[in-house]
Amino acid sequence: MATQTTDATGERREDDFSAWYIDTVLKSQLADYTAVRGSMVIRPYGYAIWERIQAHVDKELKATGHQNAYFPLFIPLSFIHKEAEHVEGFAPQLAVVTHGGGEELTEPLVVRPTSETIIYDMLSKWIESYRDLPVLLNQWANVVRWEIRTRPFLRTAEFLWQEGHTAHETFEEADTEARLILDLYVRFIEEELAIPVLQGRKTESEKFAGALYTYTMEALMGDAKALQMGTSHNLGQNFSKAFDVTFLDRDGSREFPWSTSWAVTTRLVGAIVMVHGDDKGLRLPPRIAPTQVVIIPIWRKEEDRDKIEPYVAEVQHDLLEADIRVHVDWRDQVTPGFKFNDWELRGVPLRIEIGPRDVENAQAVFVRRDSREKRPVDRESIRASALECLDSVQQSLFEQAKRYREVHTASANSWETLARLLEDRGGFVWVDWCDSQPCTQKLAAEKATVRAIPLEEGEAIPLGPCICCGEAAKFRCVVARSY
RNA sequence: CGGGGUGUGGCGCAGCUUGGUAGCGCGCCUGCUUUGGGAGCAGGAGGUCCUCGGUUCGAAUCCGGGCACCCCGACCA
Repeated sequence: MATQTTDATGERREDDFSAWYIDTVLKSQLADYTAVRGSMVIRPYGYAIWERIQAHVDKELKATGHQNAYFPLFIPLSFIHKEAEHVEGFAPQLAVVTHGGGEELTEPLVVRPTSETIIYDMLSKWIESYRDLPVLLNQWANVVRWEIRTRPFLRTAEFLWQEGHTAHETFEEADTEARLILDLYVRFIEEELAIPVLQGRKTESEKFAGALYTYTMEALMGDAKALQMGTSHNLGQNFSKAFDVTFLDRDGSREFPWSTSWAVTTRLVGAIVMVHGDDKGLRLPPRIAPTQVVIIPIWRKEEDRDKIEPYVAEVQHDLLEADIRVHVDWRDQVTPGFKFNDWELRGVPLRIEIGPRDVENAQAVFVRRDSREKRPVDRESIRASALECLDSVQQSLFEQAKRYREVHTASANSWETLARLLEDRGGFVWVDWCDSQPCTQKLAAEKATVRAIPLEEGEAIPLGPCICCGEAAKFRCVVARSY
């Protein structure tokens, strides 16, 4: 095995969250910096988490009728210019290829920042009649955005994602699709990643460049800053018009299809770290953890080892039969104590210690990662207890995150209160909002933005005046400082 | 793009003020003893001190120019 530093994180989460985050990501070997500025390697342990995210989302998307495809990395620069808002949104972040094979290209190619344009160019060839609709596509890909300020997983020049692109006959169908995906994401993030999210709509200034409107999911990180966990857009007819995608309707009229796009990214891995991690390192939700149970065999002499080995094998087998992802750490060049810390750093939800004493007493010692609570378990109930424990850790992480969010959610009805909340405590703050340009700017001066207009309650409840200007509010929404 | 910081064995750093044999901790290799919360002892390997130029008998150290990376702020999944 290569040289590895497996110290517990040197930084304390409370003292410097940002330093703690980077330290934790590096030391737990989720990712590492490379020679290329703003880019990172996703190391095997981090990639294993991403693969589990992929597996789950991919399965859900297929179950709802979506098909995977793959579109090119290179997009003609002129494509980006076809949709006005889209160019404006992405132009500053583009990486552009000007040379190939030693020759200057006649038209520069952009490295995709997202694939709407190249996909719509193809859909214009593929869609002719209403019988060709809906088109339900997804692709797993890398994208590049030349970010200035980067941070592992949260914002890197290149990142991995899934991007869905669909086309429909009507506005309603497109909206239903966008909502369906939002719902799919929310369930996945809450149930698998144990991260509670707030769902809602983005304001004009926060929506995707080129969308009619954007649905979002916002979560609160361990430092009370918000993070956008994924988005689902109703693109209206903006891209079909820009790329001249049309279909013959049932009544013979020529129409532009209504489309959606939606994505979740490797950022989710960063969110898991920032929501659940503690001073000892990661705490992975069992459903997403690459390794759910690590068995640490403990022995002194060779004869001890001979004695525990068959016992450990039986326990391992027992857990494997219950579809538990289990790893046995037989390394003999490090001590058990080292392994305890090592696996805690990596966030494995449950550790089972088995030594000669346990073999003699027909038991094993369980230590759960979330609370680090330690208890002996009888041999015959190991499997059931392990399953139960994993469930309990999953629950408990979700509950903790939810409680944290509750404590860090408030409402404000004066600008002073809002400013103080943002400055002192962070978190989500509910306000009544007019969404005018000047008020948005004033909010930006407080380093905050409107994160979401919650779907139902946001517009239904009686509104007071805008917290900023005192004019009539348009909706009630959640503002926060964010990543 | 503004502000700050750093560049010295794999990693983390000291040395620089006041030029003169390149050092410490961790990790790595070998051996013995160890192993229920980050093992001990002994021996060993490993460095064009970011780069280019200048000053000097002599530069990691002083001077000048580059470059790179990291962190903090406005844009972004």
